[in-house]
Amino acid sequence: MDDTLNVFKALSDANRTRILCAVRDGELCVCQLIELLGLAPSTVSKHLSILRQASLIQSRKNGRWVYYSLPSKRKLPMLGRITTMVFQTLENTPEIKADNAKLKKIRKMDMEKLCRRILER
Amino acid sequence: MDDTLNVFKALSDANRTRILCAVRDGELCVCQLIELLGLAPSTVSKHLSILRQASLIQSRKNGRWVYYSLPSKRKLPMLGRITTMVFQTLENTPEIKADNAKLKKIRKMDMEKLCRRILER
DNA sequence: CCGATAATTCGCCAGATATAGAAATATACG
DNA sequence: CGTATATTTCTATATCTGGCGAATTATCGG
Repeated sequence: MDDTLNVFKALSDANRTRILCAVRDGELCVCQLIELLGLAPSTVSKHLSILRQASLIQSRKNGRWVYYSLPSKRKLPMLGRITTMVFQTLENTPEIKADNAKLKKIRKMDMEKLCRRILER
Repeated sequence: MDDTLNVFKALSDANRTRILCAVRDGELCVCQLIELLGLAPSTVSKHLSILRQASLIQSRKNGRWVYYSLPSKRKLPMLGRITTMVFQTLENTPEIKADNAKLKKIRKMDMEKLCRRILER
């Protein structure tokens, strides 16, 4: 029961559902998500950890960067179904549409420059 | 987006998911839910209001009693699907199984006596 | 109309949570 | 090896939430 509640808790924050929707079209590194959300690195990291603990996302480390994406395989079938439902329900909201537009730009940016820009603040 | 988040918020509390599962097999009045959860009337009432605002349950007033049940018709298709998912995921957990056993007894009890018992505390 | 009672709303408190900044960790690159 | 840097962990703080009891509302039965 706790596992299930943790999934709903993870999904009951706007920034976390935004992260989930953001990685729908492919993995993103933390600095890209920081840029998208406009939050402090530590805050974004915390949200990612909550989503990962709920098994809603997975992480992959490559050098200094950590990439987050949807899990390749899920233990609980409920997780895939609920993720699909979140996508279907939110994909037409103004918030997620705006995020998707911003993400197109972010994905085109040079990651080195992106990270430096964030640190300068 | 806020509507969706409110659904997940409503579902991210154990007592509220217990209420949702409890009314699966038919409507229940507030005093029956108070007896099931063992919480103060005001607390249960608050939980019910949160679930109702998320459109996860509906209420029907009959005299002094208010009965809560699953909505007969839903605007958002997501709500029916997520409710089904909650039932499927939780029906075999020890918490919900224990609740179902207790509910069998509660449904057999005389409501007048049940309400009086609660007030005496 | 009036006392009893089912339910809700209000006011308060303890514990949880989102956030930022500082410190720590890990890794790349010179 | 040592500096730079991407991310996480730790600490502090402000806000939110779940809980109860008291007050309020609505309805029944006399």
